[in-house]
Amino acid sequence: MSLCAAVKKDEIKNLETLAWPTCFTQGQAIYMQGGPNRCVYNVTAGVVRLDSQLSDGRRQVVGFALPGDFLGISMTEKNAFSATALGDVMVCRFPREAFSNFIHERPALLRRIYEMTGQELNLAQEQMTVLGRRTAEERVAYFLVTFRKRWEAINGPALTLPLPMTRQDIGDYLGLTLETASRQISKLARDKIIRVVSGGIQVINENRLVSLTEQ
Amino acid sequence: MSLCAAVKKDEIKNLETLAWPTCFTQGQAIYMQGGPNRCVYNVTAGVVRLDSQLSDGRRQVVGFALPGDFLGISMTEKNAFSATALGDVMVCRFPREAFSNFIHERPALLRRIYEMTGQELNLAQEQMTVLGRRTAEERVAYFLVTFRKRWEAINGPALTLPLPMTRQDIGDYLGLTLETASRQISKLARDKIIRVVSGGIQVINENRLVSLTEQ
DNA sequence: CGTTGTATTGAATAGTTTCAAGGTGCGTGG
DNA sequence: CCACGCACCTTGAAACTATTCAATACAACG
Repeated sequence: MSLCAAVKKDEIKNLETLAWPTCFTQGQAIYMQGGPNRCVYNVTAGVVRLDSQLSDGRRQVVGFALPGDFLGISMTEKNAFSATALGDVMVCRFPREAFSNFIHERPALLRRIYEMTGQELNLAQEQMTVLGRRTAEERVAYFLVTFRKRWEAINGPALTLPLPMTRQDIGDYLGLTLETASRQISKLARDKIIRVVSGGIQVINENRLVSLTEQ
Repeated sequence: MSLCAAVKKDEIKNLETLAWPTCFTQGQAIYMQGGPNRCVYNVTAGVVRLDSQLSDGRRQVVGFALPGDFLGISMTEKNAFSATALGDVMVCRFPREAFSNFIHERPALLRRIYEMTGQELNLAQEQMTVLGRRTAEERVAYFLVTFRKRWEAINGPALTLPLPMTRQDIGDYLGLTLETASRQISKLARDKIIRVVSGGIQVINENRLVSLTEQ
């Protein structure tokens, strides 16, 4: 999406000749932590979980990628994280070398991707504040607000916000146990701020939800 | 440092004509969160604290910059964080526009900075794992090991590792209170893994310290 | 030599985790 | 079509870790 805005129309064709559209289903690994970092991916449909595993089994979910997001643009030898499809996912896959050469011949495009990386860095640092300094309730509210915002930027406003990730995934994203994540979601529902529905939630009182993230 | 390796020698002069060397002393703000993002800085001496403030007074220290590190390279309108000198600090200050134009005329340099941003992103995501999934003791050990490694990469091996930041800063970096940070440092000293000295620490048993960060 | 900012330590408290049990939804195979 | 298994979710009670509140110690500095 936003990437293509930086590419001249006649260059889009060239970029597309580099791409291999690929599909994944629920739970399939797009790439693995520690594996060789050979490709760059652009998500075109579905939700992708990014996580890193500690040796003793503890896990940190680093983020959830939505359509338009790039995976694996950092130029490291090995993947720092695993990327896993949550439900059906489509990606465009670019061989790293070809992608790298392509963007480095096009300063405007490189600049655009550079800026996107900077934004991702800002997001990561915001996430630090969430993990380091917020209560369980604030973390869950923050997750729902930011995921919903991103979701609606892509799919438009909707009554129900789908949550294709498990409570375990949400907990591992927010630095909480799955039980604590579940309890806080239940609490938001008990307080009539959200409604829990199958496979997602509905936001009943947006103002109160947002206010929990801002205090 | 690492930046200059990417610049041809005759171009270094040009880059230097853009730079304003500037000094700061203990506690001075290099730039403020929310202020206009007008300059890029390269630290040449001292330690800089990067932090973001929540409206209710809670604070997250996002990192500590050492000589060679860049500040403010992400291309946002406003600063996401404040940068504060911990002791005497020297920086090279580049007007954003001039710096931006300069690097975008030099693909090799842009690529280098792009890669540095990618590394910073990886660091930020490692930090998430620390904040989300590690105990107080592991966090403090992690901080001491990584800060020491960076310090010694610049200054060479040394008996005493200076810690120019306060316990409050360390706590706010690790998502702990200053008391918990202090207690864990005391515990490491009691266990004869480190020694606490004025303005810093000495590592007595490096293996045990590192093993606390890896489990 | 008192003042100020920083650090250490103790005791009580609060919030999250752990452990455990039970519930729900869904796909599969009898 | 229903029963079963499986994965996920919810909820409760006990345990634990880090926080809060408070007192004291220490170091730097005018």
